[in-house]
Amino acid sequence: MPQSATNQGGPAPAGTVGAATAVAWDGVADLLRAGGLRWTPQRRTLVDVLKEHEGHVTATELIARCRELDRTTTPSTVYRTLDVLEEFGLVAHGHGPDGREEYHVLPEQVHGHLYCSGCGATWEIRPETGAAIVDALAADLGFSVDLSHVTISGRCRGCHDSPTD
Amino acid sequence: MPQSATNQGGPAPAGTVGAATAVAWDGVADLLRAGGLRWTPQRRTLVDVLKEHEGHVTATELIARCRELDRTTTPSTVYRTLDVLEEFGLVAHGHGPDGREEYHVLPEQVHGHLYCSGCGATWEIRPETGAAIVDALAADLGFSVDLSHVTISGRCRGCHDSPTD
DNA sequence: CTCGCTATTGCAACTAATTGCGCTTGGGGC
DNA sequence: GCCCCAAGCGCAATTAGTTGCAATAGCGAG
Repeated sequence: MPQSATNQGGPAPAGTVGAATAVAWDGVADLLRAGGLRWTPQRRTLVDVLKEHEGHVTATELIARCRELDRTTTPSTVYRTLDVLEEFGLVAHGHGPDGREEYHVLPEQVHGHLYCSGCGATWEIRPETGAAIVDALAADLGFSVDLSHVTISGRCRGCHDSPTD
Repeated sequence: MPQSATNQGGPAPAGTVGAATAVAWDGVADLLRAGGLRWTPQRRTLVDVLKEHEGHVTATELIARCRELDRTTTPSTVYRTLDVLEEFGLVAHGHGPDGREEYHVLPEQVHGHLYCSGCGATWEIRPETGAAIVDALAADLGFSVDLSHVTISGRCRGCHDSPTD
């Protein structure tokens, strides 16, 4: 399997992340406290890591980075904190092509993902295309899709006819 | 979470399974041998289990059932056999909404799946609808989708406005 | 019927993710 | 500035799935 490049600058450009992003994270501490939750060093570490990881990350990667910043980090804490952050809409989780947990940091708009089994890259599905999918399924049997949780696999244009699989 | 009903008879009827199905399994032994592979008691057990499980099953369920028939069944063997059967197109694997392995027995036509986070039921995506999705993504960036590997979650018509989540 | 090659098996170790539980501690109240 | 107590933490055990490796056993050849 090739390196899992995260091809956001490609055919389907991801939402622009930048200044606005930092602001969102600044408020986390207060956001949590407002909900009766607490701001702990461990959560601070995870948020620090998330700040530098715009886009998509696997839970395992997050845990590894946290460990670099704080040697005492425990997996269970990271997973639990991610759950909390998800409730606040700061991250969204989905499952990669191999079924492993994958987190989308600061999902500015709901979007699905494409995974190329040829080169291992992932793309975001453009909103318009996503809408087409949602519409198709709504028409089919009144199903309202939760796009954020979707990862569709296949082969990108480049790998279309390569025999890598 | 409710029982995960497999709602094949619903809005999106699954392909009819029956007589033709049995035939497909009858040839497995020869099919394998023709490919230089072997027909072992363990594989026989798994195939026996698959015979009684038209539709969708999780890997765990298959392993459990194999254990009932043959107490000595090992998980690794089941997974490996499943891989082999997949290469012959006799089963197809995907990932359920929670990322767990899920196998589709004798997929007569490629199809994706819908999972309702409200009632836990799953539906198959109708071929026409699936085609619409494939087309949309092909148009987007020349991506050729592997529908069989897709599970999209959301809420079905019935659960549309229930607050179960 | 026996032999040998190699596909397969079973074990054991390992990764990813999840959960129950007792101890710790953030942070509002006094 | 000190107390309290539920939120949260770390640990350890559990489930699902995967992999390396040595021993086993299909099955075609002779």
